[in-house]
Amino acid sequence: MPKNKADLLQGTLDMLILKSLSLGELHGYGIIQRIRQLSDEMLNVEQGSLYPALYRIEQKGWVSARWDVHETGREAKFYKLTRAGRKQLETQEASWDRLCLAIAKVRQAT
Amino acid sequence: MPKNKADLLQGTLDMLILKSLSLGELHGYGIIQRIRQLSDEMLNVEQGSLYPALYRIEQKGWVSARWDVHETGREAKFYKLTRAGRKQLETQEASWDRLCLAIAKVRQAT
DNA sequence: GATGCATGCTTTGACAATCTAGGTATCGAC
DNA sequence: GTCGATACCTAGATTGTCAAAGCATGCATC
Repeated sequence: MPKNKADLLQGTLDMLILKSLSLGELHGYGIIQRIRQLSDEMLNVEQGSLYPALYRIEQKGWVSARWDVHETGREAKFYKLTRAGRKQLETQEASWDRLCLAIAKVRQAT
Repeated sequence: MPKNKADLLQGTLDMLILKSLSLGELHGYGIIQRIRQLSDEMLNVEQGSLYPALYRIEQKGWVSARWDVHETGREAKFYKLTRAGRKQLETQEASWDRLCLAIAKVRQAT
């Protein structure tokens, strides 16, 4: 069974979570779906990766969480980007760009 | 002291090493310098990261090593890309491209 | 009303890669 | 003879991710 879904690189998950929350409040399970959908099924975040990451991110104050009931009548924990989280997203995007650039430079060497 | 040198993402180091060896045989210390130089000082590989990585890569048969003396009269261990290593480099570059693409897709969402 | 599936959250343990920090040794310059 | 650059190696800690469980709910289907 060929796996074509790429494993995440360490450090990219936070950015992806923050980014998907920047589009609006969302609960954990929804974050996974949103990332999968936005990436055209290329990125698949495991639950066992997501929830610890969310906890970590919440501790750092980048997101705030609250329990709520959504339209389907089910309870879920909704996460929302904080001001600090938005700033952090920018930082992480910038350093991702820097890394991509640096790697591109190495790769283009002949 | 602000650090502007990015930490590597896990999984990228192998590619960088293989790439720098694809330009010609080189010893460990030289690999670090070559990566730093090619990336315009943006990437700084620690020795404590490089040597274990080289060992790992050699075990996998992607590089071959031999001790030799270079022009300065000093001994060093020279690494050379094998055929399998060249193939592996292609694979890793392809999956890096895929990841970049996937992340770009997520990021461009509004 | 039982069964199964998608949804939803959590925890555990293993694993892999990197970093920090230390060590050894040689060489040339001062 | 001391110092910095070169050159290699290792140990330990940390970190992030994953695989694999478990638990619960709602809904459809039989």
